[in-house]
Amino acid sequence: MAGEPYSYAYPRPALTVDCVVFGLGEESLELLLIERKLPPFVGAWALPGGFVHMDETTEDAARRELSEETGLGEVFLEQLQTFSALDRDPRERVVTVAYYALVRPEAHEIVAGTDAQSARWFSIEKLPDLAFDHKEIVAVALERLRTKVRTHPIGFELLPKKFTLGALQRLYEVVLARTLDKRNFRRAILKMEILDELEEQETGVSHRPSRLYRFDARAYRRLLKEGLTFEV
Amino acid sequence: MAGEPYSYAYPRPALTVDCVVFGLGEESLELLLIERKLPPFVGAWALPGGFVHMDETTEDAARRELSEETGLGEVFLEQLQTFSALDRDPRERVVTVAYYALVRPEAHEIVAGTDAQSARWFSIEKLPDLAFDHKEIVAVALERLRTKVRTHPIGFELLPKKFTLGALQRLYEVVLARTLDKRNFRRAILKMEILDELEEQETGVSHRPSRLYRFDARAYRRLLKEGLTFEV
DNA sequence: CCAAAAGTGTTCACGGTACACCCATGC
DNA sequence: GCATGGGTGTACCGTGAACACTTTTGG
Repeated sequence: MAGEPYSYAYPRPALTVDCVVFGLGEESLELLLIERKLPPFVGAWALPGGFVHMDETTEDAARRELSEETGLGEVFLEQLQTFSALDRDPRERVVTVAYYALVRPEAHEIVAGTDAQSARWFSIEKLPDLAFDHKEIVAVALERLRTKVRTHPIGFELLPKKFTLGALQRLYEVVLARTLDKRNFRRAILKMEILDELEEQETGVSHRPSRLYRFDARAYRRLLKEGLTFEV
Repeated sequence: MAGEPYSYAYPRPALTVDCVVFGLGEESLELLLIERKLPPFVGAWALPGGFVHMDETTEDAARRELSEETGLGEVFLEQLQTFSALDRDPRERVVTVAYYALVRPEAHEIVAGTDAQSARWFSIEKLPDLAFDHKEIVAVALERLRTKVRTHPIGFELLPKKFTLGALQRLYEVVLARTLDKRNFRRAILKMEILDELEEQETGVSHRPSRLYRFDARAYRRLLKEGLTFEV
């Protein structure tokens, strides 16, 4: 008991958070993983995560762990689901609240933190074996992303603030894993009137430069109240 | 410390589950609440729930608490969300995993259990003040039910096994809080071919008796694979 | 015979889908 | 001048929405 000063009348599971961090690669959706430095599963790839402190919500904990282990700051973060299988951690009973995050390319500068030997992006199609039940958590997160991205304007969180319609379309094609018709896609997106059409173009591309757009969250919220349903 | 034999190196939040139990009343959606017998909030209405044991998942805990506090057995149960605000329980740090359940009228015989003075149904429109942050949990559950019921065939869980199309339509009207066109509704539902048309009719009604139907889960799963999307 | 819900088809407008060519830039 | 993605309009079909009357039972 010495050195274990926190006592309770009944046993308590440990409570952790884990983050499924999605980014957008050249040709595929990517996932941010860390290489574990501490037992169990030393050296294995895993989701960034860790214990929930007493003075923070689970969302606070998720953001803190993300920052500590990968250097990521402000990102889109949403609660996914809680996983509580009895044997999901070999040491003891651990319940984890999983979150998923969407990261803009600008924030791709990843820094491995204290609890991680390294941190890097993996294509969603070529993931290594994962520690704990993290493979299952990733599967749930991916399904959630695919359904959510079709009906809520969260895909923009994976793009730079200014983007081309081509980039937006590729985003949806990558996430939904199917091709979309260019003309129909552009018409549908523009009809919603939730994009700011900027007076800027791409530069440095070896083809006709594309106009840049920006997601107009204010317009989206206004249209939401009028019954707009975002649908891709 | 005596009598508090479970010690850990770091403090741990207590972990509970809470259940938002929906039923279908005559004219409205109903919610099952219990009257608390134990502090805090003695005498207040609250969601059924309680502490998660070390040898059960959170879903197990939710089913156990539902059975212990209200007498409910086999019901549709799905994880909703985890709530972890620091002050959500006045005693100490408690994180709760919320579930929502859909209950058939046949199972409406409610029995108040050991931790509850009483248990009864309330119309969703006339809820009493609720203990803890349960009002917020109910709001999230209601929103989830409304979105989920439109795209997944879970509404049947609120009806008897055999039901009329009129009852099914009233269910959707009550849950979605809007009226639906009878002909369009019937056509849309029947076109999916996920209902067994029985050779039975209602009896004892003072109007033309309606044919009875039964949800065909097998047909639904088959059609799911072929790309059917359930939509009301 | 009256009240109450069951049951049944058609029309119209709109939205989704399919589809092909020219344009601007870098190399 | 060639390769690359940007940008644009139309025709068709299927689906969602609106809408009214007859039928069957109990009281």
